[in-house]
Amino acid sequence: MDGADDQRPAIAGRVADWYREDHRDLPWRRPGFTAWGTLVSEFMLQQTPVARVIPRLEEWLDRWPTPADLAASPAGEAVRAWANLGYPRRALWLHAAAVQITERHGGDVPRDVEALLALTGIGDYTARAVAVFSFGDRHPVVDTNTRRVIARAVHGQGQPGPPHARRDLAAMDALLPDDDGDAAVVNAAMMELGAVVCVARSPRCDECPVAELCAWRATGYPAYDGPTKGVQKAYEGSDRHVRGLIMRELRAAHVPVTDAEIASLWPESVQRDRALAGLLADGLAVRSSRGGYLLP
DNA sequence: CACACGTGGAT
DNA sequence: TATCCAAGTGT
Repeated sequence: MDGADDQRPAIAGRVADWYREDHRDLPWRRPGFTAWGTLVSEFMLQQTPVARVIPRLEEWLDRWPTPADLAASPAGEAVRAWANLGYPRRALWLHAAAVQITERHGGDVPRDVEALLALTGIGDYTARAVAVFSFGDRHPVVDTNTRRVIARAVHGQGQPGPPHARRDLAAMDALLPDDDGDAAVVNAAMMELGAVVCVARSPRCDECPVAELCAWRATGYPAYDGPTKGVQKAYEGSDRHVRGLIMRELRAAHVPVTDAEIASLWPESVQRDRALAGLLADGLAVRSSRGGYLLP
């Protein structure tokens, strides 16, 4: 992967050309979409598919068009509006970030990666996604899509290994052209390629703009032999499941949910109590002064 | 660093 | 039906 046979510039160039030719028309790619809109969309897109995010995003931005608008609402309203996007703590984090933006940055989403990283719920991916896609600065943006495309096209492996921030950022950075705008396109294009062509299950290599440059394809699609991801635990009957049932009840309620109502949601008291205690500890639920439980 | 954290669609 | 997967982050 060094010297004259480095295919990375060619890969980046072709993926960028492919993206410029055509790509999905997504709300956050509209001209004039605000930095706040980008930030909200990135929070929602953390582990939730694009198709489920779009309607919620529109509602959210209609209701809270600026960070200050969200900061002025109770955190529980953010959790309620989050609806069934999943991982409701993200709604809490987004609300906290809105408060921090209002307090620290005069209500304007910061441009610096360091300042973005200091906000609750923003990590390596989201900080750089905002800096690049909203502000146009040059940073590597690494998500599950780019990790997979790099693993295949550059490293010849069917799947990316376990995430390693330092290494992953460097690998993406090595694909970026010098120009800020061109680099932003490569970031977006690598994500798009991973999302619609170089997908996890059945990659559509016949439609891939870098098929002839792909190291994985060139070596006959060798089976992945690296470290495997841990086995995903069953959702049915898990603590997550019980937490989800309780949160659904809290979102629907506009008066305190009683212990009896909570008890009706899950038969095993030990697990039920553990789930509720976890939600209280996470700040997703609070005890009402009248008894019962409410969103914060 | 491995794990916990929701939810629903696809295979 | 069971499993995989989805624009990750915090601990």
